[in-house]
Amino acid sequence: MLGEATADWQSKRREAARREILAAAWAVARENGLGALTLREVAARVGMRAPSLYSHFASKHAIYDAMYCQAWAEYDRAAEAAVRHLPAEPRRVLREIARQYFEFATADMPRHQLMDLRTIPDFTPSDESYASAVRVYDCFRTVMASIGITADEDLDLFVALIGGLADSQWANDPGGDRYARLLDRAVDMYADALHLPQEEP
Amino acid sequence: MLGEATADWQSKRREAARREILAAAWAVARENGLGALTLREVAARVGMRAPSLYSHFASKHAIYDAMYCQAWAEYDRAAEAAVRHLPAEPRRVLREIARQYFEFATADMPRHQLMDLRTIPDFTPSDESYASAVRVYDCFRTVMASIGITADEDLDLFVALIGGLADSQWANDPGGDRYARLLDRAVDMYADALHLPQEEP
DNA sequence: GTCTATACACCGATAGAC
DNA sequence: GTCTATCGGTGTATAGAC
Repeated sequence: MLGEATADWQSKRREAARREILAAAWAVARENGLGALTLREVAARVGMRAPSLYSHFASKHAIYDAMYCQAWAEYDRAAEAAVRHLPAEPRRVLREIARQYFEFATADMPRHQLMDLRTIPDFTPSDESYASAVRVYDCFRTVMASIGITADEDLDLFVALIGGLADSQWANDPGGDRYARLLDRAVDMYADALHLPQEEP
Repeated sequence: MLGEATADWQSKRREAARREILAAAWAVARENGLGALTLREVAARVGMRAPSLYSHFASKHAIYDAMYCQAWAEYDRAAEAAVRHLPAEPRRVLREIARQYFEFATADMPRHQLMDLRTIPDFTPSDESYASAVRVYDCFRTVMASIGITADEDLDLFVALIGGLADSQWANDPGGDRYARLLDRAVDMYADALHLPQEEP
């Protein structure tokens, strides 16, 4: 029916507008910092006035929330792709996960702030957006289980270890590789503590 | 001379006013969050109007800077005290440093945000305030050297490991002990990797 | 539904009177 | 030093044009 086709076209327009606004928001965040994002600036980049954004997002926090969701979905896609080409040896698996997480976290400062730090005052991801972060964690847990690591404490320790390296990289040597160079050592240290078998030569 | 005595009294008054303002700022930060600190709120708590704060601090960032300096000085005092009662065994020394840092970092959320995270947009500590953070790090390096750990990479790894646990505690289990319970395990893992001698029984 | 214009309450910061 | 008054900025709510 014509009515349905029109509704579909309109919903596509809406979706496109939302995407355009989010893209502008990411651009502003990368140029001026995540916290310096203003609705007027975002609106100007998509040829709108600030109040017009409210027909697409309920508030500024809703924009942050959509960005949060988008970022984790992006990581989910990258992680899922990596899972399909996992190496056989446990230590190589750990190295691959660590490298992937570290590279993703250190590639984009505002994205990392939004995903992993709590840097926006009063911002908490909605349950729906948080779910996309949980999905990634479930994927991580599955991979870890495949090499025999299932205890919550062991998973927590690994995440804290690699996350600590990523945070330190941003805090103490942004753009450098001072902590990136410690990644493999950290993984081996962790693998030794869990008595994972040594790699085949 | 009378002039000198008056000048001294006035400078003491100024110092007291600054301390009072900073105390109010910490109180506001703890109640409403570090990022939600406003000059009007701080001023109201010390019986002033917002513009009057500018005769004591050059800007809002200057207040953050003084708070940053104060926080690191506070940690410096605690660390210096701990250094004078260090245990003999290397692994116990590591545990003591880790415990002290972790407890300090997880005891006060806005303080931790200010000291260790970069959560205030555009805030960078002044050289003078950063120096009090460096002083703490030098103390840390001295203690680590006393148990034979001197390589920069080893120090970086330790800081990232314990810092990662503290950040995870705030991010994933604020007020709980999910990561605090991993502290000793993490230290042992690190000590094993550096081939520190096992503890005497 | 989508966008604009306008308005409001708040912010940090400044100028000038006292 | 501390005040009042004010400036340009912010996020956000709403009325109304199309």
